[in-house]
Amino acid sequence: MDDQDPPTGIDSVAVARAGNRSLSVMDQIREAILDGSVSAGERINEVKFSRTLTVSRTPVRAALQALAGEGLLDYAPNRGFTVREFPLDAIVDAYEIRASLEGVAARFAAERGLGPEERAIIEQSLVAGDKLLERGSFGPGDLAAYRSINGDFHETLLSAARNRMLAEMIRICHHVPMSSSRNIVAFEHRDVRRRHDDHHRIFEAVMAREPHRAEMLMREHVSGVKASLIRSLTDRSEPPV
Amino acid sequence: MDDQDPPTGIDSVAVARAGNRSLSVMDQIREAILDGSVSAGERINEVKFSRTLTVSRTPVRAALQALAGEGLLDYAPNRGFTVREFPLDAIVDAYEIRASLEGVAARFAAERGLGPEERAIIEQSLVAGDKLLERGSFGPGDLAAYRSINGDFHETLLSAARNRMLAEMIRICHHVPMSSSRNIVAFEHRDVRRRHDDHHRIFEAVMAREPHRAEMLMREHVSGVKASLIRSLTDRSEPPV
DNA sequence: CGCCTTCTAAGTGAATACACTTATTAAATG
DNA sequence: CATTTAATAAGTGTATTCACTTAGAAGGCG
Repeated sequence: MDDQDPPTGIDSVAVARAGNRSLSVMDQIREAILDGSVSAGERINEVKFSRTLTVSRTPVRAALQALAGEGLLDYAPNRGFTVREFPLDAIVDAYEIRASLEGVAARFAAERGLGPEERAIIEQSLVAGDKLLERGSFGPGDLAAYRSINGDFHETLLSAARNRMLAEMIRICHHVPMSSSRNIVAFEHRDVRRRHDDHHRIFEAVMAREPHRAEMLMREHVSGVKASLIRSLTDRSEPPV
Repeated sequence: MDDQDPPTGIDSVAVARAGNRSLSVMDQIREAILDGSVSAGERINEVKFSRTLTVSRTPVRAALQALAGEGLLDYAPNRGFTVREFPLDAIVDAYEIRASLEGVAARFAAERGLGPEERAIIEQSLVAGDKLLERGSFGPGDLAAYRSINGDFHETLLSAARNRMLAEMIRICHHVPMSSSRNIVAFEHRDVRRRHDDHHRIFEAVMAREPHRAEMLMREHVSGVKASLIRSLTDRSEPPV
C-alpha cells in the first residue's frame, strides 16, 4: 500500500493494462519492438529493461515469455531473449499466411452465419466506407478513419468465425513488424476503393451462405493488400518504417 | 552455496531438456495435459505443481507462460492459468486450419523447391510407405511405423517451405489435444493407403513446381484426415482418448 | 607474435520471502 | 431464515537474493 502510484513516466502512453504489471510491461515492450526502439536481432537485457520500466525482473521476464509466445522474440537457454528478425521475405509470407487464415475465417463465418449485431457492425462499416470514398480523394485523417473501418470489418468477421485459435493466429500475423496496420499508410485512393469493394463482395458471400466463395474472395482480398504493400515499397523506395 | 546438489529424482522421466529447468518442466506439464492427467477447464495451482515437480514456482510459472503461448492454457490476471477446453468443434476446426496452413506450406515448397536431402527424405518416406502398404493389412506396430513415415513426410515438406511462423502455427495445430498424432490410432488400412497416395501426388506437384496444385492437394489431404477422424469417432462411438 | 588458459564481470536461472487479490466460510443482522 | 458483511485462508503477483553460465579481457605459455 505504498508504491501504488504509477512509476516515473513510462506508462504515460498505455496507462498500464488492468490487472497486473506483467501485462502492462508486455504492451510496452511490444510497442518498443514495433516502434523500432529496440532493433531486430538485438539481445534484450532484463535488468536494463526492469530499470527502465521501474519494475523488477519478474514481470519483465513474464512479459518476455509471453512475447516469445507471440513470436516477436526468440529464446535461447542461458542467453535470454532476442528480438526476432523479420526479413522482407518473412513479412510477405506473413501476408500470404494471413490471407489463408482469414480465408478460413470468412468460410467459417459464411457457414456459421452472422449474429445480428455482427451484421450491423459490418453493414455500418460498409456504408461508412462508401461515404468516405464518395469524394475521389482523401482529406487529412481520412486514411486513419478508413483504417478503423477496415479493422471493424475484419475483426467482426473474425469473431463471427467463432474460433479462438484462428483468431489468435491472425492476431499474430498482425503483430509481425510492418505488416501491422499501423504501418500501412501509403495507399492510393484507388487501392482503398478496390479493397472496400472487396469488403462488399465478401459480405454478400457471407450473407448468401456461400462459404467457398467467401473464402476465395477473402484470400484474394488480403493478397491484394500484400501486393499494394510491395508496390508501395518498390515504387518509391521509401520504406514506411 | 549449500544446496547445489541436484534435486531428488524428478528428472527421472524426461531426463530434463538441455539448458534450464523451465523447459523440462514445460515438457512435463504439456505431457500431463495431453495425457489428461490434468483435465480440461481445471485451474492450475502453481505451488502444487512446484511441489510435485520438486522445483520452485519460478520455472513452473515460466513453463505456464510458454504453454499459454502455445495455446494450451488460458491466463486470467489474479486467477492464474487454466487448462484450455477443446470441444469437438474446436478440434475439427483445428484440422481445417491445419489443412489451410499445410496447404500454404506445400505451395511455398513448390515455389522454393526442395533441397537434395529434403528430397531424399521424402522419397524415402514414400518407398517406405509403399513397402508397408504392399500387404493388404497391418501387422502389430505397422501403424506406429507409418505414423513415423507420415511425420517425416510432413515435417520435411514443412521445412522446405522455409518459413518459421508457418511452422510454428502448424506445430500449434498438432498440439491440440486429440488432433495430436499420438491419438490417431484408429485408422483403417484403406484410409492409410489413400493418404499415402496423396503423399505421392503432393510430392509430384512439388517436384513439378506446381504451387497451386500442391496447395490444393495438401488441403484436401489434411481435410481427409479430419474426415477419417470424424468417422472413427462416430462409427464406433469409442473416443480414442 | 600468436594461441591458449585463466580470471573476472555481466547476465540469466532458480529459489524464497513478502504483498496483494480473490474466494470461502462463518457470523451477525434484517 | 435469508442475506449481507467481515474475517480468514488459499493462491497469485512482485521483489530480492543467490547460484550458475557465458562471454570478454588480460596474462602467461608455446
